[in-house]
Amino acid sequence: MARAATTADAFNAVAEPRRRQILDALAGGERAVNDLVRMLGLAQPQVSKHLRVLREVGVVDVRDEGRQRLYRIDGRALKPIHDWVKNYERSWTERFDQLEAVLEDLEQEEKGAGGGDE
Amino acid sequence: MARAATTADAFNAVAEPRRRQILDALAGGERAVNDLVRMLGLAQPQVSKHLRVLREVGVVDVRDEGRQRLYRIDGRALKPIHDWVKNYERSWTERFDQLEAVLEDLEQEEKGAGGGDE
DNA sequence: TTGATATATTCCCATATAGGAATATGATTA
DNA sequence: TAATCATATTCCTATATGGGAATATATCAA
Repeated sequence: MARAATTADAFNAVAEPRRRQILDALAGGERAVNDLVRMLGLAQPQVSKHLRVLREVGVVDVRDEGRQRLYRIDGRALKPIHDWVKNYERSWTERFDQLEAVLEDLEQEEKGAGGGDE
Repeated sequence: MARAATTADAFNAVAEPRRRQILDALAGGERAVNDLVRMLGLAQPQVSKHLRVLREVGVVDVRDEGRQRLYRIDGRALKPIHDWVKNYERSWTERFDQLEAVLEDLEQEEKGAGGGDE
């Protein structure tokens, strides 16, 4: 089996940096495809393809406006990511970092000193 | 160019469901590889391979303990994910959902009524 | 209808998997 | 040293890209 499809879920979809860039660009509000092309300096087909992936996992919505297609974020599909990663939030708080540092120091000592004397 | 390496960053590393399972299993504390094998019902080589990816992006740390290798979470590498997704948090709050619903209704109306009469 | 603008899709290809099986490496004990 | 337990690595393969180029589709203007 190969890697899961990028359209499998939001986790896979936003693992691609360009797609996160697109979402960041859309954070300011609705945008047409060509706006995104200009903002990100990517080729138009690439942008359309990324937008399609984002649409398939429900992270963006589209709306037709004349010959343009306006995309906007529908962040509800991002909630599972937030919910998952939130569980680890305490692991990078300052106090936890200090704990980590202590554990790492202990580990180093363990390695460096085979028993203590000589 | 193909997809980015899973070891490129934490986003790619945790896009794989099994790796999130492993992290979830490690949330309870340090575990040996075989513990994870038993807990998750995966093959040992697969677990070792996933652990390697997680290690390469810095999400887990290892410690040698006799013939076992004890893995534990170092969530600091997950912070970028949290930071990124947190910017979209407001987009799934209840009030925002209501706004989305309104916008979607407007869009539907737009489609349904080509002009009004006839 | 013809031309122009805005997007989407298709084709092709190099690349990076993720899992299964077999095997290698390391540490512990008899 | 041999046997064993715990992990890691290698080899193989099917699969899913993501980008570039070319092209198709849709809408608006003349």
